Amino acid sequence: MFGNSDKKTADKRTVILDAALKTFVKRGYTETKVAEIASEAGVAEGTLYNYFQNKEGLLLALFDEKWGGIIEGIRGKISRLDDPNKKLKAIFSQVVIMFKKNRQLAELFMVDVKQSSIFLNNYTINRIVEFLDLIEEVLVEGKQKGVYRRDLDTRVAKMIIFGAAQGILLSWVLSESAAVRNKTFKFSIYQAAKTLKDVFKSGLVGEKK
Amino acid sequence: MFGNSDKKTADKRTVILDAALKTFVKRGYTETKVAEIASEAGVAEGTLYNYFQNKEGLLLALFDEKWGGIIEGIRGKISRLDDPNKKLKAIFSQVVIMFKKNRQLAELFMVDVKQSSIFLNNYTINRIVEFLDLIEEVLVEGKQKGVYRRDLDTRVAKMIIFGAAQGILLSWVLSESAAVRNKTFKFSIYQAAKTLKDVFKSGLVGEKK
Amino acid sequence: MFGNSDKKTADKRTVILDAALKTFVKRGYTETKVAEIASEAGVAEGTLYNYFQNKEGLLLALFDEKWGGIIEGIRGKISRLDDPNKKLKAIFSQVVIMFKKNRQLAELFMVDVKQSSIFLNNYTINRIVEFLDLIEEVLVEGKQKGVYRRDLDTRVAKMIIFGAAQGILLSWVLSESAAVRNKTFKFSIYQAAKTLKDVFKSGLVGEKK
Amino acid sequence: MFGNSDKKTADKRTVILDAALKTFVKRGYTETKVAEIASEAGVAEGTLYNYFQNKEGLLLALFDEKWGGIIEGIRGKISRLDDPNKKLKAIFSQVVIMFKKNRQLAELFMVDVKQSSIFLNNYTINRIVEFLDLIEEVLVEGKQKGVYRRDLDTRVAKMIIFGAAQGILLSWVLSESAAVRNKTFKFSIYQAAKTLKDVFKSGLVGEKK
DNA sequence: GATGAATGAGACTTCATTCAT
DNA sequence: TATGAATGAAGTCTCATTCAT
Repeated sequence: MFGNSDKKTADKRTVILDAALKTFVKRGYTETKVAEIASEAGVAEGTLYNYFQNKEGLLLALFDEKWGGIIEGIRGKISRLDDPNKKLKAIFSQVVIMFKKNRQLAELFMVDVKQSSIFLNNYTINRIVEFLDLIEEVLVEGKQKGVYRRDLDTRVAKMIIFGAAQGILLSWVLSESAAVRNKTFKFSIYQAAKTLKDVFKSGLVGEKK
Repeated sequence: MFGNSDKKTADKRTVILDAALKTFVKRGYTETKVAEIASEAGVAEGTLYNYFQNKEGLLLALFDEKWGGIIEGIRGKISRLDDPNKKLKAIFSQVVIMFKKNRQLAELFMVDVKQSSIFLNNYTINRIVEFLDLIEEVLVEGKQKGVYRRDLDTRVAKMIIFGAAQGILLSWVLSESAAVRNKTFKFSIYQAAKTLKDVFKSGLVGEKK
Repeated sequence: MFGNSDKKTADKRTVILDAALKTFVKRGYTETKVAEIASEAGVAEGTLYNYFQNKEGLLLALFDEKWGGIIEGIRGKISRLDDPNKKLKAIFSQVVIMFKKNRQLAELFMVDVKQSSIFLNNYTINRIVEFLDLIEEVLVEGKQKGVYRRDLDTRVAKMIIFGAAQGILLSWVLSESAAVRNKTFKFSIYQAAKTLKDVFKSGLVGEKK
Repeated sequence: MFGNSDKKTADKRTVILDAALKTFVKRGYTETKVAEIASEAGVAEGTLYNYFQNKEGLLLALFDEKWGGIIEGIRGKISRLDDPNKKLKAIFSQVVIMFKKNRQLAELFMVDVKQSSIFLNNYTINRIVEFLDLIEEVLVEGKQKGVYRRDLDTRVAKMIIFGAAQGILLSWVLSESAAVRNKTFKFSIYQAAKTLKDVFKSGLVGEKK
């Protein structure tokens, strides 16, 4: 009704960013042509450059804003919890919920971590490290509270947990990929999450309750 | 003298393939220029096309021959073992040994496996599935032998194990990346493997031994 | 109040023209972006097009109005003089005074006059020819009055004088260019003008006075 | 017959450079499209980049090689002369001969001195300074030998001479420009050179012979 | 008149692949 | 077989100009 103009401007940026996400996921970063993003967003190519520095800027913004948003969300959720196990569960629930809501984001997450020098030196890595730190904080807290075993190497464990989560996501992504449907199975992300929890809970605790 | 010619031809193919591996790993597939591979191999650009159909053919060959070789090796090793836990351990030992020996292969595995759907839908995927099947076979066997819990969802578990292993490898790769050295730690792949084993052993067994 | 609006409109045109001069001089015509001129003038890009047809129109106006004004001023000055030598001196004095007052105009004159055939074939050329004609008129008059030698080719001489003056100006411009300060010298435009006069006076007269 | 291959390669570089000179002169640097140069040279666009870094590299090479060659030629010529007046004459004769032979070079010489930051900070300026130094050397020598007046400011005089020569060249270039043919005159570069000599000889000497 | 977001044609450059030698 | 100069399609990005508000 009012402030419409502000809204519209904000919208266009979002529209472009979403178009970028969609095409990056569909074709991969390198194979995505700027023209395709523009067309997907319904704007002229030049318009992209009014909102982002260049093609790389689009990818960086995606990682920073989308992924950053998830981490913020998780931090909010787990700050209200006490039990490290529940925190860990909350972390993964949040990720799953988020990815359920925006499947493309899940795929972007799978898209290479190293690809080009862009990543290792800049954004992604920092976000990943941020996420890893989040996990490690919980693990350390769990050790202090005696919930996790004393000799747990949290620096390694966080990578295992992170990787396992990635494995689940990869499963999920692949399970719907036409190319592999024959070789794999109908995948329930919720069922998978339960298995993940079971494996780690017992494993991390290390003691029969 | 003439048999020599055959030998030389075979050699040149290997030289080119190794050069491709080296540069793919250093820059990533897309960023690697054919000219760079040729220069690294010490041959002319045109020569590559006598041995491989095109740039993509080089990647295909790498996955097929190098990665395929590792899987064959693993199959050989575990066929002589009975205990599923030992088999699982052997699988990872083999991977670690292989990657220790050929660090670049480890990176290629980390980098390009997740690179993009281009890869996922074509060659790589087949090798990954092959590897995943290997793990699942062991898990299924373990369930049958009563070593692993009855309700273990092997299709999910294999992804968790695979992902966790990837997490470890990523850790290792990153630990030597200058960009993140400050934020991470000196990483021992052997120490990490032990933690991996501990976590999964207790976790997979699910009962206190 | 309403007359004010006219005034303001007139002002804005001047503001834009001055901004154009400033940026054309700073970066050269081609390197100057319309956005830069607008920003320098403190108006929106679109506003420029209310006062000038396009970017080229700005340059045209600059030459016509600024440079044209100088020539008018010179004509006024020399019409009151009799001695061709004094007229010649007056011409250069006027140019030097003008350029002292508006250094940027001097640079625009130096830079864009020789820029490219685009300019040579269009607007600039007319103003240059006008200036050259002014010089030639004086030379012809000087021949008629017996002040300059009979066999002086005024059509060539005017170019020599014009060029020499340009050389002086170039010197002056360069002398303050950081890039060449090491290789050149502290330049006095007044001292230079004296040398110019000496050289030409004796040279043009051709007789020892 | 032999060394043919070397010759051809050298030829292609020259062909491209000449095509660049031709089109730069015809349209000016900025207006010249790489495609046009390639077409003029009869090669593919990509071929240019096998011989030169980029479009700017073409211009730089032109200035460096063509203009540098002229200066070398002049140095060779005047080193064999004693009389400063003859040296000065030789300098201009060389320039005129060179430009007669390659008219486009003359035009390139006229093309802006400042145009883009390329020039002021890099090549052209250095070549110009080199040329100016050549003139000053002669003037200084002339003063020492008593040929030129004691109080001659050689630093200013060289600019006057340089500028005057440029004026002559501009005349020449313009005289054949269709746009101004009506307003100017049929121009003889040789006649012009004589006038230049007359003017400067008497002027520089300052004494009646 | 003023604004400035949107436009889109077109420029430069890269690089996998070819092919004459 | 080996070579590497030549190719040219295709991609990213710029920026003068327009036009709805």
